[in-house]
Amino acid sequence: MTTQSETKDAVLERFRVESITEGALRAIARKGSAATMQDIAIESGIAKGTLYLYFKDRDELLQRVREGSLSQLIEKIEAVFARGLSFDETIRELVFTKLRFFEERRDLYRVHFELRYPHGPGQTCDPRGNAPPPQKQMYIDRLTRYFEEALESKEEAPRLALFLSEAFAAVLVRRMLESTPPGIEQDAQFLSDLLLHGLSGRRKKS
Amino acid sequence: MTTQSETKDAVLERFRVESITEGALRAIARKGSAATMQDIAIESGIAKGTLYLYFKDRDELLQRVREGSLSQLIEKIEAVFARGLSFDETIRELVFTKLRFFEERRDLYRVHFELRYPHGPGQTCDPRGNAPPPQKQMYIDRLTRYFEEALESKEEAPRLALFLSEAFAAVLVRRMLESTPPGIEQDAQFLSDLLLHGLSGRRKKS
DNA sequence: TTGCGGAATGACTGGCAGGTCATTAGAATG
DNA sequence: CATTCTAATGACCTGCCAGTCATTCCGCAA
Repeated sequence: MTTQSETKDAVLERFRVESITEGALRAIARKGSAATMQDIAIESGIAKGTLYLYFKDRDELLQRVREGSLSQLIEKIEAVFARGLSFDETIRELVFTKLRFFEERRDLYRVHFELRYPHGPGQTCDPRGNAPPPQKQMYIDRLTRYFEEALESKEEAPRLALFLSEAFAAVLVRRMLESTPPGIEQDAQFLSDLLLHGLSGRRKKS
Repeated sequence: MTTQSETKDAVLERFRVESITEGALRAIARKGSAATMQDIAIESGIAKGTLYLYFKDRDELLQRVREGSLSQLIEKIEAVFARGLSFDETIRELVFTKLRFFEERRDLYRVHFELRYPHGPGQTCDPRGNAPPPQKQMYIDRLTRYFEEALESKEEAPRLALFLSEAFAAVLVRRMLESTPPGIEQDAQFLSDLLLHGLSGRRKKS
């Protein structure tokens, strides 16, 4: 029957796509953005050519991986916003959530970091008038919107969002490098305090 | 005479090395870390093969460019520390200095950004026991030392330094992307306030 | 002017990785 | 069981780029 087999095909297709992106995730977690199509194929347990049955090219595949990994984070972030906490509490929860998320899924962190500037880190200041990278934009946008609502100055919101997100990435990098990082509670506390109250409070009394 | 000619050779050599690194700077400013040896050669006005008379390989050349571009910034940063200002003033001056530096030398910014994680962004969480990337370490180290002296908790200093530096990078990226960024004074003010006093102060009074 | 020695050159090589496509395997159908 | 049809395969093609080296060029000394 046509409709049935179409459904089955769709399911199979989705399964394939999913197992490929998972393979890619593993490959990237292992080799970074230098992971080749061959690497991804091996990690997915299929042949290289097969990749091209499901993805137009390497870019499309990586784009997909990026979106997939980010969407999981965005879901959790959204849940924090939905709780309707106070501003300070929201920030604290955001920090804690993000930290915990990447603690549980280090592989995703690597992806997050690696694919931050997908066109090769170079194309950030785009000489040709290309569109800005669509990746991760969603996440930053969400933060931006929140800040626009919560803070005085709308103009500063995008900067703040970026600031928050990148500063955060920095600390995550740090954690990844440390053999025995502090507990996430400690780091979360530290970061939240820093974000909310700044350096001044941490100065020596002297 | 031997000593004289040695000196002359040394001068010539230094001149060559310098003009190559300048060429490389231009090439990277234009094409990012994807700049090829050919690009660099052309931009330096010499042949590709000649590059290898002065540098062992591409890595060594890029390493050199990195060091060179950073050392200029570090000099200015050091000057700020040397002024013996109060903590808050120091932070403000650091921010302003760095912002102004990259405003004047956008090409250097591109290099700074591109070469942040030289081994390919991937090698950050180093699976084999390699040494941590030597690049830029100096700059972060300098900040770390300052924080160790100025703040309560020594353990937090490295995180703070990274935090500061990366958050900063984020805002720089933002500036690069904007067609009409705010004046550096505004951005500097904004960033300094944020760093010193945190988000709390910027919240709507509501 | 001639000849020498080292610096500069750029055609060439090797290897690598993205992408293609003729071939194959194996599931579905009759 | 034979046939067909399509998903999967991986050998192959292509272009790219780091790095090499036989050749050329040039300044200088005799």
